[in-house]
Amino acid sequence: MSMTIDEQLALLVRGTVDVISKEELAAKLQKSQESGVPLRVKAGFDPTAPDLHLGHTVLIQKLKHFQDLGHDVKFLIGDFTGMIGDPTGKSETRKPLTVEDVKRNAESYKEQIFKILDPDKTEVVFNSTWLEKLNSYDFVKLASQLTVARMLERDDFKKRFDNEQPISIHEFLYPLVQGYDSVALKADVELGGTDQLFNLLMGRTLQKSWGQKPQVVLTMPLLEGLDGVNKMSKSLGNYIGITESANDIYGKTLSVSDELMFRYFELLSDLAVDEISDLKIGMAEGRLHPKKVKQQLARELTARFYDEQAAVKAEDNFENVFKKHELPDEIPEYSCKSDAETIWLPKLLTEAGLVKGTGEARRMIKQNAVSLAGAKVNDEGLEVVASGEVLIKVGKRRFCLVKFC
RNA sequence: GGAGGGGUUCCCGAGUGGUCAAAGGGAACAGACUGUAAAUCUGUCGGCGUAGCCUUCGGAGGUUCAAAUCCUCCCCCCUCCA
Repeated sequence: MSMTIDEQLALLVRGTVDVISKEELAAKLQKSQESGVPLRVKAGFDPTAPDLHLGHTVLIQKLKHFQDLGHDVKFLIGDFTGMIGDPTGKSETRKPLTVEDVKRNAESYKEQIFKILDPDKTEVVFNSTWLEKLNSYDFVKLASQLTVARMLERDDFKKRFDNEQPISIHEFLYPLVQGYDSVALKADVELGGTDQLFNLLMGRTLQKSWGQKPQVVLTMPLLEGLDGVNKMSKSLGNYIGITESANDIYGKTLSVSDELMFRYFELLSDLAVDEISDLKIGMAEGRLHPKKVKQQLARELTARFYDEQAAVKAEDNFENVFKKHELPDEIPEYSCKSDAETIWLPKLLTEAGLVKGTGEARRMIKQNAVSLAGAKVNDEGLEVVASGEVLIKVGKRRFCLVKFC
């Protein structure tokens, strides 16, 4: 397939927030085409979280676009940078990862990203490879490239500084080191979330200091999490993981708010821009029911990581459980070994992992949230006969089939 | 190095000797209503077979019948000056 430079550019720029700069990108594409040397496209990832979620896929899809045009992806795992710690200020002390941890996480990354990326055009690299070789002199040299004032330009540093929150000196190293990664990789292009803009630009600054041509920087929007407020992240628990079950991907998508739904359409869907606005208009005019529209999104996303069939099945399951109040197609089981004839219900709920403790169990019962074999329970002192099996439901979505033995 | 401010339960934040498991808000969870949307209303929201007891207010000691609150030492954060 041969596309003109302009067509390539249009594909690559679609959905981005910042492109620094478009002219440079065009020039690099041109040069690559003429020389036949693919561009080196870098994106960095944290070594800790092997659970990729939809938020990550926004970026990974863009990497895919580059691959489709014949370029090489350097999938960088920040095993060294990860030890410096998260500079967002939210993080507490992070447990240092062992070499084995990093390896395991890297394997897990591969499994997941190759659902989207082409393994032949992807090189997984670790920044400890070159960063561990730097000595104290190198680090001082690195640090001398920037002033504190410039560091404080970074939004989250500035905010924390203004709010009297701590900033450790070592956090200043994070952008420097990330920028140095670009030097080491001789990156032509780097992708990141909008929150990474500062760090990405640092790459340009440092590359110039090292006599390289500065990389082109592309930022992708951050995807909001299920709460619609914070960015999607594993630690906030507001994410849809790409390895989650079809039922979960479907169900979680359907639980997002209407407003957020269109954000997801824009950032995640393959639909053309005008198709999306048609949906929006249809909904505003009352022709389309919001739930129907959301179902379409949920099916598309589910099918992306499974297939069409699985998506339809997930939809059926969802309707059964939440609309018709029937049982899900898969119910976790718990085998209860009991010598006694009966077992106190709150105890059982705790053992089966449905609640955190008997206190919560009693509360749930009081709040009318617990049912045994379809019948609501309102006696918190209830003793369950320990024989056969019984289906327990707590709240709307916690199910467990308890088998006594 | 000097001066001052601060560290409270998941988060923010009240609380300066007993009435404090600690106000209020947010988050979360449950119920009602729904489209497992939003909004709204109600309830719960440290642990415990619930009865009082246990563990919690940066850490360690101490004073007291009684400490988140008072004293001592220590740790950490912030601001200003040098």
